[in-house]
Amino acid sequence: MRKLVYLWNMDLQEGKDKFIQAWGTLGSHWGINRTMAQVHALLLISANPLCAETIMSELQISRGNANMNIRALIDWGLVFKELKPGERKEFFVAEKDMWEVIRQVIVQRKKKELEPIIKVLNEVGQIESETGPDVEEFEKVIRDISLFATKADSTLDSLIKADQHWFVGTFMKMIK
Amino acid sequence: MRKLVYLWNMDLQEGKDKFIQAWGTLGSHWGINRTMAQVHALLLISANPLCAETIMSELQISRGNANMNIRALIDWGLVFKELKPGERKEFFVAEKDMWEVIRQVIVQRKKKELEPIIKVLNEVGQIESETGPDVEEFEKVIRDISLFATKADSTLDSLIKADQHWFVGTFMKMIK
DNA sequence: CTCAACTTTCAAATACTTTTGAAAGTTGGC
DNA sequence: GCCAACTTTCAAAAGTATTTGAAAGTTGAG
Repeated sequence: MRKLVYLWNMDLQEGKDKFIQAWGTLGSHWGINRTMAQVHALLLISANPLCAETIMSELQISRGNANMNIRALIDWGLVFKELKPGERKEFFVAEKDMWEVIRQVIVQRKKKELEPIIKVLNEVGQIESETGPDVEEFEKVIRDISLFATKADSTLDSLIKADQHWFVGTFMKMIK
Repeated sequence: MRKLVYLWNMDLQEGKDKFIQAWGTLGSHWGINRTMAQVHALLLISANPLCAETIMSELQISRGNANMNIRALIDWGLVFKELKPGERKEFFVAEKDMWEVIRQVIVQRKKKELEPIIKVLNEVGQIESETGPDVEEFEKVIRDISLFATKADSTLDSLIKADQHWFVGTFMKMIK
C-alpha cells in the first residue's frame, strides 16, 4: 500500500515536470524566457496560489531569478499577485484562460516586433533618388513588405479585440 | 556633381543597411538567427542573384558563417540556389513573395514548436491515479491546453494550404 | 522608532549561442 | 589523374543571455 501511494505521487510529479519542461521550451520560442515560462507553467497547474519561496524550491532557482521572472510575467499580464489576509508575503496565480494568454503574448510581440519594423519600413521607403535597377528593386521590396506589415498589424488588432467565441466559432468554421 | 552622386549612393546604402539590421532583429524573434535573417534581407533587396563571396563582404561575415546560414535558408525554403551557365560558383536568390515567406516560417515553427507540445500533452494526459484537487487541476489544465493546441494545429494547417488571395480577401474582410 | 519579514537590485559567474578561419572535402575541366 | 576553384566542416573563440546570491531596500506590527 505504501508503495502504491508512492508510485502514484511519482506519476503526477513526473507529469508536472514534463509539462513544465515542455512549456519552458515552447515559451523560449515565443519571446518568453525559459524560466519565465516554467514559472507560468508551475502556476498554471497549481490548484492554489504559490509564494516566491515555493516557486524557488519547486523549480530549483534562486531568489533573484524567481523575483525577476514573476515580475516579468505580471508585466505581461500572465500572472497576478494575490494577498492572503493575515499573511505578509505575496502569492501568485496564473492566467489560466488560454485565449487570454495568447492575446497577451500577441499584444507584447506586436509591440516589440511588428511596430519597430513598420517604423523602419516607413523611414527607408522615403529615399529620394535617381532611378536604377537597384533602387527600384529595393523600393519594390520595401513597398511589398510595408503592405504586408500593415495588413498584419490590423489583423492582429482585430484578433486582440476579438473574443474567443468569435474566434473559435466564425474563424474555425471558415477555414475548414 | 561628384558630391551629389556620392550622397545618393549613401542614401540607398543607408536604407539597405537599416533594412538589413531591422530584418535581422525581426528574424531573431522568429526562430531565424540574426545573420540568417540578414542574408535573407540582403538577397531580398538585391536585383540579381549573389554569390557567397558578395554576401560575405556585404555583411562582413566569415565564409563558414555565410555558408551555414545560406544552407539553413535553403532548408527553410526561403532561398534558392541558382547556377549561371559558364560559372563554377553558386549564386543565390531569396523567396520574395512575402506570403510564401510567412508560410514557410509557419511550417517550420509548427514542426518545431506545436507538434512537440502536442506530443507531451498526450503523454501527460494519461496519468492513472486517485483523485485529489492537485490531480484534478493538473488534468483540467492539460485538457484545456490540448483542446487549444489541436485547434491551433488545424488552423495552421489551413493557413498553410490557403493561398494569399483567400487570406487577403476573405479573412481580411471578415475581421474588419 | 525598530525589528523582522519580506522583496528588489545588480555585478559577477555561468551557461548557451553564434562566429571564425583554417583544414578537409568536392568537383569540373584539361 | 591532377589542379584550381569552389564548398563544407568543426573546434576553438567571441559574443549574448540568464542565473546567482549577497546586500540594499521596503513595509507592517508592535
